[in-house]
Amino acid sequence: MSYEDRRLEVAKAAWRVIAREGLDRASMRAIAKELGSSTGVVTHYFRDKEELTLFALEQVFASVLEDMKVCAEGQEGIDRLEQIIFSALPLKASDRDDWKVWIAFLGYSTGREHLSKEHQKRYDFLRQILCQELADLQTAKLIRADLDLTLEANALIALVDGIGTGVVINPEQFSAEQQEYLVRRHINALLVSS
Amino acid sequence: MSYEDRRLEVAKAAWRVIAREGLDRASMRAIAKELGSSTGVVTHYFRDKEELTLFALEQVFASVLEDMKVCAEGQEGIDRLEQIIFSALPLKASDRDDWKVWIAFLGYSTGREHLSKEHQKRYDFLRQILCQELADLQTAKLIRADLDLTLEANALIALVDGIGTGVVINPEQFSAEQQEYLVRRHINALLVSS
DNA sequence: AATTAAAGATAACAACTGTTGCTATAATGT
DNA sequence: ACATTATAGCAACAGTTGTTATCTTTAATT
Repeated sequence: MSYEDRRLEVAKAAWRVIAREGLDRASMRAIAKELGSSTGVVTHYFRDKEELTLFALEQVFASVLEDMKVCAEGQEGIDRLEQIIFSALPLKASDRDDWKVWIAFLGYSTGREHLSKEHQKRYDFLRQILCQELADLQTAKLIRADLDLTLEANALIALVDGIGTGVVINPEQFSAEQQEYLVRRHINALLVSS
Repeated sequence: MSYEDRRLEVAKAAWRVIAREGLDRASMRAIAKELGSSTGVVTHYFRDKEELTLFALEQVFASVLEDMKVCAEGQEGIDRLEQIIFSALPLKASDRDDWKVWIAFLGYSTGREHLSKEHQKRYDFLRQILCQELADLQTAKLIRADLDLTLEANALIALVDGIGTGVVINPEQFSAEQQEYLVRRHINALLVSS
């Protein structure tokens, strides 16, 4: 097993502990125990705890982006936007752990300037993607021309975030069908009146 | 100063530390320092840290409910629902601290069963309020009769949560006008087609 | 004024934290 | 075969944590 693969295994162990017990309880020793090794392994692959946890978060983000890419491929028009949004939602039970980790870091950004900046960068990136998608739809005259695309991108992110937090708090709050219904209805309000 | 007032002062100090430095950095000593006293005062008014922090969170929730009550008074119809939702949004800069505290606790609910249950109870309460409001609007034939009110209440909560988290991450993401616009547009989709 | 209780301060406790340095072992290249 | 390096284990470190007990000070009540 390569260095990068082993590094990923350590990060996955950290991810599991964070998702199961919370970020504050994800100590080096707890992560090492989850990995089935000593803390020596953890410190060997990561300079310090921050590097490890941020890397674990980065994996979550990268995973979402990858899912978006796959879901968008081959799709066009409104369907494409829908699929992109769907890929970020906690439709399956297995998606909830990613959301737990994500929200755990959101809470930790308070009073931590660099972590807050990291979050802003990620949201900026998502906004950029959505703005591009919306611009394409606008060019194709599928959504209204008078829309503020930045605002609409932020609104879509907020919708996803709201559903995500809701599901983390109460997994049965939104079924997969309900999540998709709400997103479709939101997007429908952007369509050109025909 | 009465016992309860002093107790509230301790809780407010805790609230300030949590909003400024995050929940994990809100140690007993940090809270006592913020209060300008020793940790003896803190332990004198609260059995342990959990009782203190949960009380501080309860104050935030109670404050939101009070604001809702005030904003709803005298209002009727769609305006009333709008005002209720508006009162929970971070329209003013001062509202952001409440949201920081709220989100900090959301992150901490992972792996803590009792804290998770507390959150669920609060969201249940909010949903109940919104369901009642929606039911009244349905009776008045102002919103569509075929709506799933529980789903719509959850959707409104998700919308507010999404905007709240967005503002916590980036305060300039949504202006007050944009927040109100998004809520109005969301509610507009519920109206009876006239 | 004496007594009693509340309010607050201080220090010590054990548990836990991230980090670091020192080992030993396995793998790899020379 | 030897040396070098990566991998892993282990223990000790200094600091911080929540909690508790003990002490002093202040206030109130009799």
